[in-house]
Amino acid sequence: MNLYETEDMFLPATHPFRWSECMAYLTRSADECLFHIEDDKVYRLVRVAASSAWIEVAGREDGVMVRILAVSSPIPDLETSIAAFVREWLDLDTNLHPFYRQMDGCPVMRPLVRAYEGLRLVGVPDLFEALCWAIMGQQINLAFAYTLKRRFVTSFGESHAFGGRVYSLFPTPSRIATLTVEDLLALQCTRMKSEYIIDVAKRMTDGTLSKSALLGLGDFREAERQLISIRGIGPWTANYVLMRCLRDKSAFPIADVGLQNAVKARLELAEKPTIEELKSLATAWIGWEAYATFYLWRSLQQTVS
DNA sequence: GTCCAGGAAAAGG
DNA sequence: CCTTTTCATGGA
Repeated sequence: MNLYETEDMFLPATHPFRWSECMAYLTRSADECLFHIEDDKVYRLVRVAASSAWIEVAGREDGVMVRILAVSSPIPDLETSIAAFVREWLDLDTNLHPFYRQMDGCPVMRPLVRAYEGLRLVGVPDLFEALCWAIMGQQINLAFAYTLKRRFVTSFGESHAFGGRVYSLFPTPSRIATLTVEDLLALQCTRMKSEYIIDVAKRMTDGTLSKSALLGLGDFREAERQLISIRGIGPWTANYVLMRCLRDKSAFPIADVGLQNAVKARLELAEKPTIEELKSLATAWIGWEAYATFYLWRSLQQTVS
């Protein structure tokens, strides 16, 4: 491990950008194990090629400041790779103005885009992580999902101490592909989820499934079809992954209970909206369903500030 | 003890 | 092909 001496990198975001809103999402679980927050800055370990880098991300008025704290082994173009990772993770490059203009015509979304102006759709750039997180989260409450993820990461992911903290990387597909169902049952994953996760790991290890191939299709609906063809990945999981990893702005996990509860609260309904009601409502969101969903999730949190 | 949770597969009609 | 049931476990 080598300490890294360099100037901070400023990564500008398109206007409007609000760090406090991104932080509201990043701090939503105290059980998060892949990064930690201290003094309003985010710290995490990032895999870059065969190496990994410890980074610090701090908010600015119009973007973020990234500092590389250390690197496990020297690698070329480290700054470029880290900058690309952070830009993608925090979605710094999306122009939100068309989204906000369009939501102005939707009574449900209009108050939200005003309240959370500058909030970015925080992503999960690693496809394996996005798939595992979505599969683990199927039909269980979010608190337990975070518990499962933490057990998974601490059991099978790399961890490195740095500056008095433990930093973890999400497990690799090749590591998980060697596991048995019983290994994951021990974490309290269900048998079916354990099978799904190991199968996904095998597909990613043998190259049958990859982020670059899905993106290379150039058609998110075809990517959705291919994802759904995999056992354990239904419409919700496919759209969740399209939304948070592949950056499909039209991805729409319509079966999401959080989404449904958010709409119920916004419209003060007695019951959760039906799928048909949601489809009708979402005609106002066409092209921006993923961002609309993310803002609705945000509305389920208590507004800090 | 009950109900529900950021669903999906399998069975049933 | 569409609808209903089963699976499964912690959290509130």
